[in-house]
Amino acid sequence: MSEAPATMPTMPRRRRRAAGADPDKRRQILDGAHEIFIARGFDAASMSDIAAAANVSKGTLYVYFEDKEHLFVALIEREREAQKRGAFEALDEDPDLAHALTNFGERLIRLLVSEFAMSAHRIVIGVAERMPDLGREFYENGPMQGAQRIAGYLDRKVAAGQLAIDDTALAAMQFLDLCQSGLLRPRLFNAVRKPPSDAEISRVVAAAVEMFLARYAKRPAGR
Amino acid sequence: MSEAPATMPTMPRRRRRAAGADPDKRRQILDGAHEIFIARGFDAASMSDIAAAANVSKGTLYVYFEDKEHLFVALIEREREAQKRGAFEALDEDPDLAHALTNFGERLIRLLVSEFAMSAHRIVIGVAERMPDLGREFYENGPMQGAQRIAGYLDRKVAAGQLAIDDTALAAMQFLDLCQSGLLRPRLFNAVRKPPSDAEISRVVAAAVEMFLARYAKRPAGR
Amino acid sequence: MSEAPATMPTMPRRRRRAAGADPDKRRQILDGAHEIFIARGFDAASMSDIAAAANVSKGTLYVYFEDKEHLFVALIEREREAQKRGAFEALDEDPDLAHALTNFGERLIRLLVSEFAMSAHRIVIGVAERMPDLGREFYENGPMQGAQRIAGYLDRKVAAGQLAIDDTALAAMQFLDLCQSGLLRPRLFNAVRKPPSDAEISRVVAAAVEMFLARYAKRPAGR
Amino acid sequence: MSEAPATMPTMPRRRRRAAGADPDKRRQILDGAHEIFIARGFDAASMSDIAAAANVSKGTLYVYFEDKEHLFVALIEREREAQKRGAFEALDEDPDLAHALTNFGERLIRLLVSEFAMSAHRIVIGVAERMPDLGREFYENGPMQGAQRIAGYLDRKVAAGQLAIDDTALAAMQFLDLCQSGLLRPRLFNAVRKPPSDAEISRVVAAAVEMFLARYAKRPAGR
DNA sequence: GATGAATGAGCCTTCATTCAT
DNA sequence: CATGAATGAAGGCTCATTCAT
Repeated sequence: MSEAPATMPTMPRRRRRAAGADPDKRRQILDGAHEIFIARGFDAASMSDIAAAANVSKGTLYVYFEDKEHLFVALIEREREAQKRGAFEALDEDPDLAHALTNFGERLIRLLVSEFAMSAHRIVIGVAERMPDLGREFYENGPMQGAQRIAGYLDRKVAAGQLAIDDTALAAMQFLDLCQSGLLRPRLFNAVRKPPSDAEISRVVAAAVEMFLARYAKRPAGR
Repeated sequence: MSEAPATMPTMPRRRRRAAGADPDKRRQILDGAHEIFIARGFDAASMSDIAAAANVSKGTLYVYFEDKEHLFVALIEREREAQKRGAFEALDEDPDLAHALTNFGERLIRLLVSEFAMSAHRIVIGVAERMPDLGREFYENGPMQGAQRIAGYLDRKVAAGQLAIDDTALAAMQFLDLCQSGLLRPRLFNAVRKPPSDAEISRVVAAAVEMFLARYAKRPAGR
Repeated sequence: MSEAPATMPTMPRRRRRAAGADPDKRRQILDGAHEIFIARGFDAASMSDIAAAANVSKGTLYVYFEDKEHLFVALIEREREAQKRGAFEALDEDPDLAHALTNFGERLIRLLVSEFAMSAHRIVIGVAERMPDLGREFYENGPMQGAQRIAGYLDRKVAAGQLAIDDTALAAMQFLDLCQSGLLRPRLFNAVRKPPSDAEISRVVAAAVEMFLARYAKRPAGR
Repeated sequence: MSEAPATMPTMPRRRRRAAGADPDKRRQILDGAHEIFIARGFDAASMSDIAAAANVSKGTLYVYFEDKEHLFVALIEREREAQKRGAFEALDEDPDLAHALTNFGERLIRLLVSEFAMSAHRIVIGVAERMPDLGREFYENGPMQGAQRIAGYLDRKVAAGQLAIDDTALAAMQFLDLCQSGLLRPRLFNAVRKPPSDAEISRVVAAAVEMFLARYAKRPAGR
């Protein structure tokens, strides 16, 4: 609109805006893709279905995304970013170690077992054989990055003399795995209809923290 | 229409063999299906490929299995049974608790991270959305049953006074999750090219046993 | 049926016959392709149309031919072979040089200006930009080979002292071009509705022979 | 419909400009079309590519040209005119017949075998089945007109007593065909990578002139 | 029962054309 | 008039499934 000031010569600027750059429509398409991919998985989702769900013509899909795979990757990326924002915030605030770990663990697990996160996991894992790059990217920017963040936190606590851990990277992984013990896997296989209740999550995370501290908490010197 | 001609009784007296009941051919088909499904995943595997790999005509596939999905389910079932046989044997032999857990953990993880087991996991998880029954069946007869077996073992050790565990079901899950900490997930996402080495597995399982016992080993009374 | 004699062991021979090897059906498909390609050209011909014209399902097309291009090439090859058979037979029989050249020229041109040959030419030329291999193959096995054959004939006549030609390859080309002068090009551009009449062809070929001999006939010594 | 609103007379008094009448923009579009059509052929050229090559929006294309076909026809017409201007100029200047014919022949063939002329030929021939009008128009305004011009020249030479030709129309065609003997066809089928060298052209044209005169040159009376 | 040629629905993708801005 | 995002029909191709032999 106002991108063509009076002084602009006749030479047409090519593209006022990049093709397929309307962010609203892009979001609209991703929403439709979300709905269909989540409901059906990658292969069983058809571009026609997605176009219909997004209320967009099939052609428009290809204006915004190169092909089905790119659309799917874009969707995964959007959702991952959205999730990451919600997990690692108040990790260091709480001075009480047990409290901090519990808090963080509960938040993380609640995120992970959500209907959507589980679906995304399932799909990415399902296509990981054919699209190893997507799988790796997902792993590295998701679980691995999470573990690294916790490892950093543990490092600080070790330095502060609150924990005694040789291998904080391993310890971080252990903590994550303990927090989801018995919760994530049945969801991954779609063996339970609903996400675990907050109470269940609390119980498992509490047990995780207890075990974690039983192993790594610095015992008072004099014993 | 002509399924019961005059000369042929409803129940043939001497059925040469039930439809699709030649066990050798059935095995042959499953072998071909194994090869192709593992290499390509569920959707990308074509019935033609499977027929070729099994050295069988496409029509024969449909004599032995109702459709692609049933063939896949049958394959998963067969493979799961084969695997289960190899894992839970020497669980109780060893009188030394740490030794027994270590032994079992290492064996189990080696099984799970194998190229084949990972592929099977990926596929089942990938189709779990569309085929929830398969996912549940796989989970219940695989991981869940494994955990139950460990829980039973733990129960016996609790009864024997060697361990102090309230919730052995949870403890069993925790043990399993600790044993694979940092090993299984990257494989699941195909983020690492090769299975972990035996040394890596040993290290992680050792850490798992240590943490497990730090939490649940019965401390000498007077303490 | 009788291909499995009593002594044949259980090991199934893979494929009694190669896939897509029924020659009748192959011919049937090529006939349909002929009709559609000739009527519409390469790009405007759709595989659906061809399938319909051949009275075959779309899938069957792909059992017999790898893709649209291969189908087209196969068609061109079939037609070229059919044509070649009809052209170069009685080239050397006639002892009278002018008679032989006239005979051959008329036969060849009649073949070339036929509705079908023209269509094939147009299509191959039309796709030559994108499919240079096809164009080259067509040229080398068609016009070029024809010219070579004539060149060989001329060589023999030169050796026999009937003609005086330095460059028989060029002379052969000249003869061919003279024979079709004003006949082929308008057909190629579809600028005339119907093939030239036999009378027209005779007239042009006669003029071609006359000019050809005016240039290359050995004049009696003493002249 | 609303093409003549009340306030607007049928013939607008001061039409700013007729629809699609900016000759610069028209030229700009044709230049883009030239580039793309020549590089890809008619069907494989997309209107998007043309719009991009012309630095014009796709919509503008349709302001200046009714549809893809009309655009293509307009392009062909423009190019033909450009070419014609370069060929038939110095046909009558040279008093020496052989020299004049050679000169003209070489110029014409050099024009015809150029990369661009060949592409145009291929495309027009390729679509001639679907667009017979275009093919005819191209033929009549190109080769046919060229032949007519030569025929006129020959007529004059016959009148001048330099040549003895019954059918100058046929003779003109013969001359043209001889000039390109072995040069044009392989190019048309894209069977040779590059245009023939000037030396090759000279050789063929020289042979053409020689043969032409051997047939039609008036022999000195007394002979 | 075994075969594999045939089917045809359906998939992803392209592109000429339109139309709101 | 210019723009280019949007459309949707159509294209080439695949593959689970059927059925005559």
